Amino acid sequence: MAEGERLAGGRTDMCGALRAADAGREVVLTGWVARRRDHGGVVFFDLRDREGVVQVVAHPGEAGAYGAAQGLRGEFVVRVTGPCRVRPEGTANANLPTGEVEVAARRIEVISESLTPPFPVEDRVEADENLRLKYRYLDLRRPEMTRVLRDRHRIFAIIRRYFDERGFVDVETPMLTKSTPEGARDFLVPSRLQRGKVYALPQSPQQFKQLLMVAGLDRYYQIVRCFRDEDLRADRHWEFTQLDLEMSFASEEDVFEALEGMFVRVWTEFLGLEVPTPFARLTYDEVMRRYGSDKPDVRYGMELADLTETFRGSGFRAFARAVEGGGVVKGFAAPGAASWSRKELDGLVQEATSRGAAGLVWIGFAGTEVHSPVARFLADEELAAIRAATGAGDGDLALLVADREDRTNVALDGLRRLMAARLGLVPEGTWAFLWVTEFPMFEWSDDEGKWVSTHHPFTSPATEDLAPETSRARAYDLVLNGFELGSGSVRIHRPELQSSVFDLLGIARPDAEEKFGHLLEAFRYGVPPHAGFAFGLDRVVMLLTGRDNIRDVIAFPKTASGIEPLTGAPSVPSQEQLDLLGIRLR
RNA sequence: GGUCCCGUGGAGCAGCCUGGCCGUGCUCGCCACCCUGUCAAGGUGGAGGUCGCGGGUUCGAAUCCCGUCGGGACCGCCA
Repeated sequence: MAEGERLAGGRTDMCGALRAADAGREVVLTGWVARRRDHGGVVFFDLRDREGVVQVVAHPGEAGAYGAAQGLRGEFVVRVTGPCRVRPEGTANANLPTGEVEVAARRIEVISESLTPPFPVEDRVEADENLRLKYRYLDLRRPEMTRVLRDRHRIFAIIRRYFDERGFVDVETPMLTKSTPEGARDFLVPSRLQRGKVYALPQSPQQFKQLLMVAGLDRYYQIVRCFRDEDLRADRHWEFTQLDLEMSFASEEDVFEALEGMFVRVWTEFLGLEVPTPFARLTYDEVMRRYGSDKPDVRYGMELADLTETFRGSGFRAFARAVEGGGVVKGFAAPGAASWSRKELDGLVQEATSRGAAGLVWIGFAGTEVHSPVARFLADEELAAIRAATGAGDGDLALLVADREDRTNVALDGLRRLMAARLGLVPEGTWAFLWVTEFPMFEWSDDEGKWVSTHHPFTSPATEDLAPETSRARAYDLVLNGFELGSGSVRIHRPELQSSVFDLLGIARPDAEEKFGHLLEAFRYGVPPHAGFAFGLDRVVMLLTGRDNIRDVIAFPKTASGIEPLTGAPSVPSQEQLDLLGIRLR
């Protein structure tokens, strides 16, 4: 038997699982040395495995174990043999789940040694993220990171059980698939056998799941990796894991019911919390009006007020001009912020302009006093209207933006989130699920100079008359605490309607044939009406585990610039690889 | 493509605004020794840094300026 095998075997318990009930048993433990406390005469160390830590004590009476314990260093992998016993009176550690017991080492074998780690393998020290990613295996050894990965697994398991019980069939779809013109940038994979052609990694299995409906699978789900080559963010990653589902002979209501049931199950089993159903629903128009965002955080107030009419023809020219130019004036009141310093207020202006707004007007109300750089331009009735519309009371700060509607909303949404966080208005432990419905069918793309799908081109319109400016889609988003979890829609299942939508999107018939012909053709062979949804599981895990960064819930993530510090990916390809693919770099 | 923040022994920070007394300080780790009930053990001593890199200003730069690299947050982008 090889030495490694001999040493690896024989474990009787997990370190973190030992309890008072195990006292008196002879145990064999394996794990990593977390901390060593050498008292000269007696040596303690904490032995860590994925379940937690337990204290090992080495007494001089056990000469072999004692000697070995003195030579141990952090992150050594060891096997410890000895009795588990209740700790002496007064030495229990209430801070540890295993704190009532310890293992009196009779034998300590070093299985492998460790260099001094580049950062402490402990929860309380958060090392530089680049360093953590380079030594991700050490970072993941930290208990809180191990816990995140195991929580992620538990959440996925609950979801799989749920959909299995509900008759959904898990079907895998291709990773090497076809690039489509709509949507995000594709990751491309050059083909060796089909030289000069490329596959695309899926942005979502959208068309395949619709084809599975045509195939008669009826209810499909998949936990699937998807790829989008767009800039990364704290809550966005190139490769992410999506819960994808599709249901035949189903409408919005069936999808809502299935998903609400799933979230109730996850929240109940993972958090032990009741989530009331049905979830709140607001239309797209309403959330944009009240929150300036299609993913509003509805856990707190500070709703936006529309003051456009107040400032039409106003003596305050900056606002009047914005209204004349077709823009809007909107704002909200931040409670208790009237006393903020000039520096803090200037910071808010900076926040607004960095989000593209022309500017930000702040007005502090303190008794009869009005503090604002533009106070002298504002008529009394305008100030009164601002107070009435925003609900700004004594000590509150009104924040107003006048600009094109989209920029105004973006700026105010950002400020609203910022103020809520700074003013401590975000309630902890509250879960505000919200369906946002009746999205516009199309939106104008300045870049492309044409109408594009708000959701995706397979989304069914609410009515058959397709007017790009006014058509609504049978599309819906699910929002949780201001994060977009995912979106879905009732799909078009009639080829003629699908063709009309392609026409409106400016996708020429031959293009549509080339890009989506397979789907249109499939729809000629008996297609059931169907609807579906997809949401980002990384984001759900992030929220459920209380992390504020998506990289923390992904085992081996990339940095914001797309580098994976552990392996160093991406790398320069060899000439041989390029030749095989028929690619020349420039 | 844009805006902002960060880069100082192995880790986390302070020092920078207002240049010199600064390779100076704090916490941890590391090494050696002491210590028989600690648990972020304690004590004594020690090692360890071209202040990300390049250029400039200056008598003098961790500190000011320009550039660059790396990391992060955000805007754009993300059907």
